[in-house]
Amino acid sequence: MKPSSPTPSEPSPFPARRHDHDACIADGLARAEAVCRERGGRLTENRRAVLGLLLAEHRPIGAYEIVERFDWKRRKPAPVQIYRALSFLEAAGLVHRIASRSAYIACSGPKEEHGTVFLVCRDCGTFAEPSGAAVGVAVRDLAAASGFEPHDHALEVTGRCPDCRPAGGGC
Amino acid sequence: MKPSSPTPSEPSPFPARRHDHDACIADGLARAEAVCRERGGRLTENRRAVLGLLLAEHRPIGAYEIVERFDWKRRKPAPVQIYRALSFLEAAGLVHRIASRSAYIACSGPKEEHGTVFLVCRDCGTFAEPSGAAVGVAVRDLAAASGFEPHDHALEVTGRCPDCRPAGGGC
DNA sequence: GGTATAATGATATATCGTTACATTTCCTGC
DNA sequence: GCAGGAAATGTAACGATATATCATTATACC
Repeated sequence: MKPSSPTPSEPSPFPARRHDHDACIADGLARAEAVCRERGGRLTENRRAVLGLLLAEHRPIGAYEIVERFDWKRRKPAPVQIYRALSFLEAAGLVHRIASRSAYIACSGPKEEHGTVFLVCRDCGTFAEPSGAAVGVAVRDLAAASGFEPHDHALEVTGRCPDCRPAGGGC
Repeated sequence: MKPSSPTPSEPSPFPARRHDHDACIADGLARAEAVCRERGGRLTENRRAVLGLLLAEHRPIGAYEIVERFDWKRRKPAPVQIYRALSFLEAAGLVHRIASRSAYIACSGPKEEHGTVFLVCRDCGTFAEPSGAAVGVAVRDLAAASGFEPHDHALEVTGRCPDCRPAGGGC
């Protein structure tokens, strides 16, 4: 679906259009297991299911969207169940909340390998977490200049992903 | 807003602990008038009152908090009134929405003089909009590297302001 | 097994934001 | 002044997002 470049070289942090999705879900779950072992939490059935749903997307989805898709024990869970799972997963660094959209997304890699920068395509909703050390440095510098002690930050950039840019054809 | 204690021991910090608050509100309103003249909108009584409330704070406050404080014609406005005013003011660049808190704050200066970076103290809620060109540059570089066309961004940093840092004593 | 802790189940409610449509206010051109 | 149209407001209801509370169940640890 990339008319301009048939070359498979994709340097972008956006998920490849075609990739081994099952493997990518399995990887995410395996990583979650590891994180839980390390941090002491339990990756229960509930949490695993929520994470699985998020891993099956490559874009932020809302908590109530998770509720709708969540066919657990043949019935719909209460929102609070989902929020509890999300809180746990977020605390473990496995899920991010995209405040500008009130939505959630599975973290795309180990915590060390990415910054807290999110690129969200306004057209197709595709999402990327580029590794942005420069932004982190800039934030620290800026904070230091005002005597502020940064604790956490989230940079949410909306725009258009390579596929949705005019030159790249439709989405 | 802050109880100005008789002890002047607090180091003068962040946005500004003591300042001519009335003047700062008046300035904000005057700037709003100017912006409206330029852009064509009208700074109606409703909008002026909302902006005034926001200018009277130096921290983000929620829309429903505005509703509560809003004694307009001796009664409480409907939420939609507040949201309409906020939309207008935000479009005019006079107010920012802090997505991570679902709250709003009056813009601290002319649009040209600051970036889209927000520092929010997790302890006292004090807020700053430092002028951070470096962050903007870093964002553009990062986006360009992945072929992303950035449209808008908001960087929200939580942490502790100079007054609330351990060295600076309590908040 | 017994007990403390973690997690879930269920219900209710708080908080945030929008839709829809009628009415009023204000500007503009006569 | 005053008709006509655009902008803004009034009012009610609703939709979307998130949390509080308390009882119950599962798990880990001794």
